[in-house]
Amino acid sequence: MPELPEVETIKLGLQKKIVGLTIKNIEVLSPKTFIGNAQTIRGKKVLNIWRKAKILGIDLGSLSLLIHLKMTGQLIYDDGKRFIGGHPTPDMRDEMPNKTTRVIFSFSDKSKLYFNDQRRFGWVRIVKEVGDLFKKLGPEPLEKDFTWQILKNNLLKHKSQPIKVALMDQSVVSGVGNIYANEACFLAKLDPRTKIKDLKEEQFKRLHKGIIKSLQDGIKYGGSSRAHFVDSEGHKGYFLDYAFVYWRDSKPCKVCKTKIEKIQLGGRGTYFCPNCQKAL
DNA sequence: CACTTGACCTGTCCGC
DNA sequence: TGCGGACAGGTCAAGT
Repeated sequence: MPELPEVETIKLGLQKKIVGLTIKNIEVLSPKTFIGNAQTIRGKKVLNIWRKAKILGIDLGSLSLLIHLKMTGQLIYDDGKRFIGGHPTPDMRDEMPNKTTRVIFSFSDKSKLYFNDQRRFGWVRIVKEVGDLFKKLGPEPLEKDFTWQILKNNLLKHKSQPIKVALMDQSVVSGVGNIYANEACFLAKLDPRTKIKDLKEEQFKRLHKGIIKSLQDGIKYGGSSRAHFVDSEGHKGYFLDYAFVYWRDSKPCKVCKTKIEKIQLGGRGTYFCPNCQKAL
């Protein structure tokens, strides 16, 4: 799933729900999903939830839990209180656990956090130090020290790559995946196939703005749900209603009505408006 | 070196 | 209805 806005959405949800709770039990239903000895976090208290790139971190003091949702991961929290004072509202949590549930965290107040992952690409791991995994990650695009010059410098390490492929490289900028790379190219009015070496200063600036805007909108609308993504309450995000190009193959461009085209770039579906997004 | 393809998994959708 | 292939929010490793 999950690119930066989706992981951020989950982070914001979990911050309100599980910070301060104590982990009482961990059930690992899919051994390859969990790296480390799950029982070592029993009794630990959740101090904070954070995000770096597409990785979610749960601060347990002496240890941290890192979670990557890859393509189909979900983190759904069930406070177990829906039956108090009336009828439960139907929602995704009613079906927890389901056949994609890989890890279940139980807290001392009886609430539970479910890690679901249809394709099992995602992982949960316990680490003492957070460092190593992050060494190759580029800057956080929503931090204010992410300038267009930094973006330009990082992109220029991939001179002969198409813009869209370079944007998805996590060492260039953290957290941009297929959806938001497509959207950023649209907002920058650049053909996604354009090679980095052909970009001029003005275009690096537009790309910089496009990345930030698309990610901010992604967060604003609660993320993108094509098939799998849901937030920590099991609700879908609706950014795709506002997306200009992603998953809009052969639909009219929202700006000029030209048909959106779909091609393959770097092995991934790539969507663009051939009229709004000009090659140089 | 840079770039592409395959692998990791499971599910769905589409054409024959 | 069944079967095969393509494809899906990501990231590595291996191959060319």
